[in-house]
Amino acid sequence: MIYPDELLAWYATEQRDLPWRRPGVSAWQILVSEFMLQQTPVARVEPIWLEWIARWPTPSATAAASAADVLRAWGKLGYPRRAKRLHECATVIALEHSDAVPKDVDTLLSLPGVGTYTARAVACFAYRQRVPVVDTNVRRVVARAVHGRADAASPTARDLDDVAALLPGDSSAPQFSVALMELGATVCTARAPRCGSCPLRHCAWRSQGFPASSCPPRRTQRYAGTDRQVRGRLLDVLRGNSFPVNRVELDVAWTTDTAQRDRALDSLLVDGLVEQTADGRFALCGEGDDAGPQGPRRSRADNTEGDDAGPHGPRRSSHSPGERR
DNA sequence: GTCCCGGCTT
DNA sequence: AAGCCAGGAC
Repeated sequence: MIYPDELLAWYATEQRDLPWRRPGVSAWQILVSEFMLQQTPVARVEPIWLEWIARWPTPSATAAASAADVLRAWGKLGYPRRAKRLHECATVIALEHSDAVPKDVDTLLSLPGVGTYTARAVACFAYRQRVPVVDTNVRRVVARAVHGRADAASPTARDLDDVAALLPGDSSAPQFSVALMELGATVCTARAPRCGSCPLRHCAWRSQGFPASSCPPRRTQRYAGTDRQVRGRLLDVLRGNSFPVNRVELDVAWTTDTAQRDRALDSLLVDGLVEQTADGRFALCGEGDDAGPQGPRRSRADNTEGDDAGPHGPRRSSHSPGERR
């Protein structure tokens, strides 16, 4: 059992001052923070989020930006498909929801890039609804304090029910949820929990003498040398160029394994993060399009700024990925 | 289940 | 060198 009073009292004094928790932050801005925080630590998100919401404070403002500029602003946060989905999400909200982030969990779930966690996080933190918000931190805290296990099993629908049963019945449910996440992030951490600083009077894991994990150790998720790193290198080249670049400029970004490089480039084309111009060069998807993916494209006659290399209808790559491993 | 990112901590 | 992130789509 986790008693709301002790958790809320702890949170009142120990919470981190995170900008998306401050008063006056809009539902859209909270949604942006949740996209960025998917699998990405708070410290890396904070500066990007601050720049982002100052530049594009609303869904329609985000939708009006080009996909390429969105990818540039995303920088090296990682998982750039999130940036594309956020841009798509902004477009859907602007066009189909009158520029207002939906409040209903099921409607939120229908948005691009919004899954079980993010939908409920927005419903709870932006709209103060009493819905269970379950991320990796919450699952770990519940596994320990409630079930006496060192760490959580794979995510299931049961997790939502577990947390729903813990939520206080009154309007403090959102604070309880954010406090649970905060506890997992700063005290009940995965590797070196600081149990001496834990505000919970009762913890099943502690009561049972901190039994070791029964789960097999997770396979290490490497980064160096993976396709993900190669994709990052290629995108880094394109982020630094306002104009389409020649193939050779991408080739020099990764020379240790040319087949892997080709596979990474192909996957970026498939993901819609990169596009090929009619003359065979490469650019960030939506480069030069400042009206969003659904918006009207500028006609050639209107484009007199001289910074556009020409029409670039998206071209699908034709070579096969060449699976291996 | 697999893939997707990157910087930081330990 | 490896673990660790406020997950989602397939």
